[in-house]
This record gives sequence, C-alpha cells and structure tokens, in this order.
Amino acid sequence: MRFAPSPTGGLHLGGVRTALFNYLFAKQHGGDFILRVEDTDQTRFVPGAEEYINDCLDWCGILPDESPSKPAAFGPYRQSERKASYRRFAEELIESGYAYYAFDTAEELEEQRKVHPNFRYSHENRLNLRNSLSFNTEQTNSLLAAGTPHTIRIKIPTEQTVYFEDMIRGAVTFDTNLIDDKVLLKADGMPTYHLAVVVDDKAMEISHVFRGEEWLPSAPVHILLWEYLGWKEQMPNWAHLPLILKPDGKGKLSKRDGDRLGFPVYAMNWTDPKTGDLTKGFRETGFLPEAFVNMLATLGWNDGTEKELFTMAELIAAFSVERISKAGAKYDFEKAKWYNHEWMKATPNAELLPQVEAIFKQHELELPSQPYLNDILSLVKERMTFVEDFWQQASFFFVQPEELDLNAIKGKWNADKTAFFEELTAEFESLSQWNAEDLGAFFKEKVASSGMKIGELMMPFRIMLVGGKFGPDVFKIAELLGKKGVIDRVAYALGLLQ
RNA sequence: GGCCCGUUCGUCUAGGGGUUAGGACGUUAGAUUUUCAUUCUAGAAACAGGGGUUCGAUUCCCCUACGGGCUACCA
Repeated sequence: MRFAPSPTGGLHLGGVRTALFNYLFAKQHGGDFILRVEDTDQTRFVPGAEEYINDCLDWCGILPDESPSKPAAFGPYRQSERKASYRRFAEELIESGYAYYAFDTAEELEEQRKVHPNFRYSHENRLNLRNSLSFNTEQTNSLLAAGTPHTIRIKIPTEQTVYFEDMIRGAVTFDTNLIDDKVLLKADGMPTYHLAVVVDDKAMEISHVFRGEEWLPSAPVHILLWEYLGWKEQMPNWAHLPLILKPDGKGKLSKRDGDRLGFPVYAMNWTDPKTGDLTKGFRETGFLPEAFVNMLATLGWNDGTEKELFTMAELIAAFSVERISKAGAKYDFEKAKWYNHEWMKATPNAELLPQVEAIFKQHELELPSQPYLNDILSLVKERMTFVEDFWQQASFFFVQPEELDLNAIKGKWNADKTAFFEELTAEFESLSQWNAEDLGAFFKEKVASSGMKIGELMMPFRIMLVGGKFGPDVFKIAELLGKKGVIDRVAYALGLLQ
C-alpha cells in the first residue's frame, strides 16, 4: 500500500492534518508514505516549497518511510518533468472516444460566460463550440497541423450515475448530466490537476488518497478517468477530510485569517519568495511539535473515549478513519494554547532547556549555569503556555528590575518598615541556612516580633525582589536569588523609597 | 442559480430509539496560593425547525432552513 497526502500538504493547517491522518493510517497498515508534490502550473510553483513542506513534516515527526518498498521509480513526481506522459494519456482518451480537442480560446469562453451566466462546457452545448466533436476530421486535422493552440477536454457521458464509497462519508453519488467537460490538458501542454492526480497515482501505485473536502465535487471526474484509462481495478480508496473553518465569520480558514486574528496557520514560518511576505508558523510562535500534532489530530477526530492528550505513538495505535467527523470544524486557538500548556508541563526540562537558552541569546545575556536555569524552569514551568513566556515569568532572576511597582506600597510606607527591612537584611548576613523554608520561618518570626502584620510586609518584599505583583512563592524566589542578590535588591528598593 | 457535503452547549466533540444528553476549551463563582498565574471544586450553557415511522424520537426516513464546498486552460 502507498499513500499520498494532498499536493500542497504542509503549508496550511489543513494540509498538515491531511498528511498526519495519512501518516497515521499508513503506519497502522504498514504502507509506505509518499509526499506528493505537484507543480502542475509552473507559474504557481513556488521555489523552495517542496523543501519547506518536508521540513514542516519533519518537525511534526511525520517522516516518509525510511525503506520504501519501491523508492526512486515511484515518485514523488514533478509534473513539469512528465509533460509527454500526460499528453500521451490524454490522446489515448481521445482515441477511445472519452475526450476531445477543444480550440476555444480562454477569451471566447469568458465571453460566453458573460452572455450566459450559467455557462458550462458540457454535453448540452459542446456541439455548438469549437472542438473536434463539432468539427469534421479534416477541419480538426488542419487546425492541429497548423499548430492551433488547444486543450483536451474529457467527454462526460450523459444519463449516468457515478457512485463511490468514501472512507469517511460512505456512499456518494453524482449525476453525470450535471458535470461539465473539464479540461484535462491545458493549451501550454501541462495537465490540470484532474489528469495529473490520476496518472501520477497510477504510476505511484497509490492505494489510498487523503484530501480535503473541497475535492469532493471533482471526484466523479477522477473516477471516470480511472475507468476510461482502463485502470478501474487499481483505483485508490478515497477519503475526503472535513475542512478547517475560520473561527469567526464564514468560510475555510486561510492564512489571512491568522494575520487578522493573531495566530499562525502554517506549521513553520514561511516567507513567500515572490512577495517577501512572512507567514508566521506554529513552531516560531512557541508550539511544541507534540502539542501541534496532538491539537491537529483531535480537530475532527477522537478515539471515542474522553482522552484528549495523545503522543504520536498513541495516535498511531488509536487512529481510525471511520472516527473522523464529517462536519467542518471552526478553528479555536484558545484550545491550541491549552494543548501546548499541557505538553509544556509534560515535557522534561532537559528538552526545553535549549529553547530557553536561546532566549538568553536574544536578550544578549550571559547564560546562567545549567543547574540554576533548571531550578528556575521547574519553578515557573507550569505558569507558561509557550517557551517564550519564560522571559516574562522569570526575567527578574537574571536582570535586576530597575522599575519597581512602588505605587502598590508607597502609600502605606513608613519608617518602621524601612527599619524592619534594614534589620532583616543585616540579620540575613549571619544566616547559615539559605532555603525557602527556613527563610519563610525566619521572616514570619521577625514580623511577629516587630508587631506589624505579615500582609503589610510580604508584598513589599516581593516587589523589592521581583519588581511587581506577580511570580512564584517569594521565599522560593529569595532562595534562588541567593543571599547577596536579595540583600542588594532590598537595599536598592529602600533607596528608592527614601 | 446548479450540484455535492454537512448540522448536539459560544467552540471542539461523545452518545445514539427509553440517558439527570457526557467530556474538553472558553466563561462564571468559590477554595488554595497573604501576589499573579497554576491547581482544585462547583455552576451556567446544546440535540436547527416541521412532518412522518414508532408505545416512545436528539437518535431512523422525508421536507424546509441554515452552514460549508465546488461550479477556471487554480489546486
């Protein structure tokens, strides 16, 4: 068995999900995994896209089979390199009466659409248009001999019902009277997607096609093509996946929605080589690949239990195409963040540390020692949704805050409090133990003997160390900051309070 | 307009002829944390509508409505 995710899979959330489902299915059934990259239209082909898609899938942990049973000869194919082959099959269809040459220019057809708003190139009007069905053999041959630009169109039959069994939707039927004669080969000699998928899937011996629901209406054309080319027996199974929709409003999720609503829609940063526009990726937004994959897999699929957190191995074991839902899903970035938070907590520090260290580079700071960093990460990890949050949560450990939120304490400040902190730090000097527990006990004892309330002194202490009303346990912070750090910060704050 | 696909809390979904219609995100309240966040507990919140079939429909069938997709020499 071989599997092929949709052609542009990798760029967009939906595309990555298609590839993921494809991968899970292939892993379960022992199939090779092929990434099918198609560049049917050279003007649309984007340099670097193929490598980018591979990098995205690699980051997600979706990897082509390392030892495919039939490697080189089985693609992935570049359509621009296989022009002759597509032409040959298109002409074969003409010979067998399933297709025809069409000489109408794009402009002529456009004109038709202006006059007849519901214009379709079909059995209803094909004999009134300029093609090898309405012309006699002589006319056609002379046009061909003169090198007249032309397309090749499929001749859709009348009065037939195309039926197929979709792995997700079950029986789907189409009335051929309502299907138009799609272009198979364009005037420039390149195939359209319709011809290309069929020819390539045959050549690659694809057994299962996973693609988005937007392809459902063209499925009958593909099925007819498999039949007319004489390959009916080898036709793959189809699975049309539900679409991922905009969180608000209407329609499919697009990369513009991400920009507009402030979340990524691509797996990784992508810079369009033509426009230079950057589209932000989940990786660069701070998502862990495990969380990204988990979030994608549970968008439109579940295992029937209440389990929501899955590793890749668990997904491979639990996945089934039948349990993919049929309806489109509005994308919810809040839930995506929750997945990342859960995975952040589940990921060992050692794996997070390299990314945390990168933050120090960004801020051009000297890297603290690993054990120290590790302790701090443990302390703030569960408060973080993204690795980037580390800075917001813990930067005060490494940089003494210059701006302190003094407003919170200034109003009630008095000489007694100044005295309290001066004495406190003096006594710190002689403390032999320096850990959160002892510090807390010492602090409380000291407060009690001062006659003041603990609530009046805890907050000032926190603000002196952290700079604001946030952060983990004060004494934990004090412990990690070290004796000298604490004494310095209290002195600094006292100076500001004078 | 035509065709195809779909429709359970705001969102993602479980369920499936007889259920207190379950979970998660979000939200609200309370507890913990003498901060903030986390965490915990509790609450509000859904079967699109109408016809059948049936003793009984959220579940099966039909219609309508709504949503989405496609309707290019784009994929």
